[in-house]
Amino acid sequence: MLTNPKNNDNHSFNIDRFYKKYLKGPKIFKMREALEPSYIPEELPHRDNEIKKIAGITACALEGDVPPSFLCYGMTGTGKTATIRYVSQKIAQHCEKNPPWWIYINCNIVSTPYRILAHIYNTIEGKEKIPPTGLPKDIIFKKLLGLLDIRIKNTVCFLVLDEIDILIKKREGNEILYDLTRLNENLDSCRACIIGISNKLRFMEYLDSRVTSGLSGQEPIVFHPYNANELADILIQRSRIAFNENVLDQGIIKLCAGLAAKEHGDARKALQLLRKAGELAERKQHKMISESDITKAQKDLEKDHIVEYMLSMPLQAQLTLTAIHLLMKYGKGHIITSGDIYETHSELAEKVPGIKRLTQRRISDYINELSLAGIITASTKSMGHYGRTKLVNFDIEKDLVERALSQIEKIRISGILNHKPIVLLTDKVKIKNSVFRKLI
DNA sequence: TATCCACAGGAAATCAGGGTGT
DNA sequence: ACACCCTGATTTCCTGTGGATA
Repeated sequence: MLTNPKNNDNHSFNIDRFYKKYLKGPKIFKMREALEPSYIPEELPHRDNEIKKIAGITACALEGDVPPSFLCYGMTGTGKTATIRYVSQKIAQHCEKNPPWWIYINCNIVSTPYRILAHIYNTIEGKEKIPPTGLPKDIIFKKLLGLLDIRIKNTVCFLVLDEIDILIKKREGNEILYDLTRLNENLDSCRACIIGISNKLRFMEYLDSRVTSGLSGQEPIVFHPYNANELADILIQRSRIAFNENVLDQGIIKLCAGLAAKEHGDARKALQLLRKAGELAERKQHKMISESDITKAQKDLEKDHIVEYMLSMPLQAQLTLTAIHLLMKYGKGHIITSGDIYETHSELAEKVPGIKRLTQRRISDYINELSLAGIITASTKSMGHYGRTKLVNFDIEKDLVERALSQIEKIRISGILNHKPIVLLTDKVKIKNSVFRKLI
């Protein structure tokens, strides 16, 4: 973009002065990282029971014996991953020779059997020896067995599968878990222990019986949500590390903890809230975090999260969302069905270069995804003789959707944000709508 | 009470785009 | 150059379904 020389006059934003002022201004943070989810503190408050259980199961690794595989359940932000990492640090401290290996796999990111095997291999090897695609799976399995036998002698290799439920949902998920549970049978000296972490309590139902026997010999460890008092303790502990003295009082911590407790006791959210509030205060050059910073932070976080999600969706999903948005914008009081969304998406696809029309089946999946993300609500309803369909509505502010969509270059440039869906003009839809309104 | 609409949603196949070793 | 592999997105094919209506 070209800069206008006139902008360099005295009225423009002076970045040098801003930075100087910023450096001189009050400092809120001492160590921002302490509020990050990846930070593992010296002590984990209110997780003694879980630590005790995991320590009990894994203790034999200190002597080189292989602990049984086990599972950890709990909602997001209940400290599952943090507890595992905490225990792993402690084991390492108490193991003088041959400390166990810990390999963390987030099944949300490393989501295919091939990539899981490749990830384990590359982590142990310390470099990208296995390419991201191309080789047959069984070759990698054999390579991995060889590597485990050579590199990890007489010790234990912990494979921590975070968000394991995502893996199970896929058809090949059970297969790779079965392969992993059988690693030991094929290994001469190294032994692997699988730790599955899940926030879906019912995912065991989808497990193959061959896998269940290998994974659930141990009682699963259940992480209960934190209550407001427990969250407050966590926040006090972290804020002592993260913030300078006298930047926040007890009331702020209580407010933060209370807000997060409402969200099923999510500690991650509570910490995020505190961090965001700190950033807002620092930006305003305030000496302390105020209540209004917390409320603003909460609103911002929700919006940030949703907008970020919308911007990161594949273009076809964004187009599906645009279709819903336009139906809402131009069809005042119109009842939106999956059929309308499909029609409108097809109209839009014609207008955006490089975009193909999709089938109803695919659009139906996108609607489900948007609903799962909390952007829309979609409820299946039977209209009797008028068939069965999904009724769709927005779950978030409409302005937010328009703002996010207008940030997407392809959508903005093609000008579809002002396109009036043709489907709204058809008689069929008008009749359908009047009938539907009576039925609802 | 059988029919029939307009889809829902599972399973498998296909396709394009990336890669491999020989 | 070739056969072969993996992945993610999508299509194809399919069976299922709630309830107003004829």
